[in-house]
Amino acid sequence: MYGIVDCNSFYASCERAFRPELKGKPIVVLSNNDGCVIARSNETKVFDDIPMGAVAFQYKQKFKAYGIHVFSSNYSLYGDMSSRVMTIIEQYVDALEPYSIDEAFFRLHGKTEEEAMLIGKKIQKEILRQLGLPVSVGIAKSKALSKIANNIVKKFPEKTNHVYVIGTEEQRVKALQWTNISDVWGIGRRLSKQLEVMSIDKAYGYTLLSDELVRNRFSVVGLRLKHDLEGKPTIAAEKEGDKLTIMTTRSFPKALSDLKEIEERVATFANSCAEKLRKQKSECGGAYLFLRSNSYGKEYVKLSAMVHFGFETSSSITITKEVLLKLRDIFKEGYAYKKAGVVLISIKPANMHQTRLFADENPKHRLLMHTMDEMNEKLGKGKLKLANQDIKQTWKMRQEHLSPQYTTNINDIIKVNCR
DNA sequence: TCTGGGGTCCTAGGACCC
DNA sequence: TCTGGGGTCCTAGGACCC
Repeated sequence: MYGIVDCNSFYASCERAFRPELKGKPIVVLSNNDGCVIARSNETKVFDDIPMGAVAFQYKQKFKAYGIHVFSSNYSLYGDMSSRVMTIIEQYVDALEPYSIDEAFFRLHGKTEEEAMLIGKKIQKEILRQLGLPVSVGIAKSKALSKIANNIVKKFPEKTNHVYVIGTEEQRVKALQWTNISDVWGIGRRLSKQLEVMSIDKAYGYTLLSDELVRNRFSVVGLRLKHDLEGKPTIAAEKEGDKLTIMTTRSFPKALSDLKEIEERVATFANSCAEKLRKQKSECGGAYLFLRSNSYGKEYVKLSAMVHFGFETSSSITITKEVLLKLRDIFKEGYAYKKAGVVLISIKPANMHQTRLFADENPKHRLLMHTMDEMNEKLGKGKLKLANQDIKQTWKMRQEHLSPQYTTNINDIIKVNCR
């Protein structure tokens, strides 16, 4: 059987785990730069005029009026809590596949529905007890069905007691008849529109289409989904391992027009990508760079370019240099740029480095990067930088409501007052 | 002043090979 | 009337996910 554990309102729940007085209170968590709402506690969802993606500055009054507690996103906290969740689940299952920061699929071998239900309950209870995080568990014969079981839990938390198993054929059909087509995992906005035109509005209707039609209109992806929903597990576990692309992109708190300033940002993004690349012991053969103006403004420009290095490297120096050369190449004066990003491509394991006859990475860089990474590991992130980065660290994200790093920074550790 | 960030997979079409 | 057949590899773009 397949199962999925999904943390309820994950970011909001992480904040609340360390602020028990916020139990039952509405919470929102904002994106980088305090831009827009990316997580809402159930108490916030009750006010249905605060949608996901609500632009924070436009909703300021409403937050206040409703007594909503606002948090900037605190990724070191969420990341750490996430790995604790994974560690707990791992103890009760045969295989674990982390799917996102707040979700993981798992497998159970040779268990009856009743046994699976008990394991689900155990996982749910332990995560709540050890971490103070509420989760929903869905279990079924395939990944897509376990997602649907999970949706049922989210909709009926009390009735299901946070865990639901789609076991029998009868339960499967009932669940699919209940599920809106747009709520099916893998059916996004485009596809649900197409299906609605075909008057298919429930998941069940989708499974009644012929394989041939599904294959022709929605490709093998759509067909796999259909089989999965039929209870024939077809959607495989995602291959775990190295990332195929690595990116760092940011919006700027204020738009930038000056090339020098943008160069500094892009150099920092390239360097951050290179650090992630070395962390997974890989090399890349090129990079994609983009720069764009405010997409909400009148004059929208997007500049982008691909760089091929001609050899594989993980050196921050080389990657940054190549990306900056390209930036100067494509840069256009006279625009206010709001966002930029660097994406590393052609990623390969470093231990399979292909030497080149005419061009190759300077071998000295490897040792230098290794030393840099080790020092940054010991002394703290960003202690050692390239000179083309912002040495004095003048760039600050807007984070006006940031909570402490309770679990990852000793200075932020929670204080307990004993009377 | 103010609008997030990071991924995967598939397909069509072009360029190339013999 | 009318120009072979069978492939591979790469990339851009589109769909999806959280």
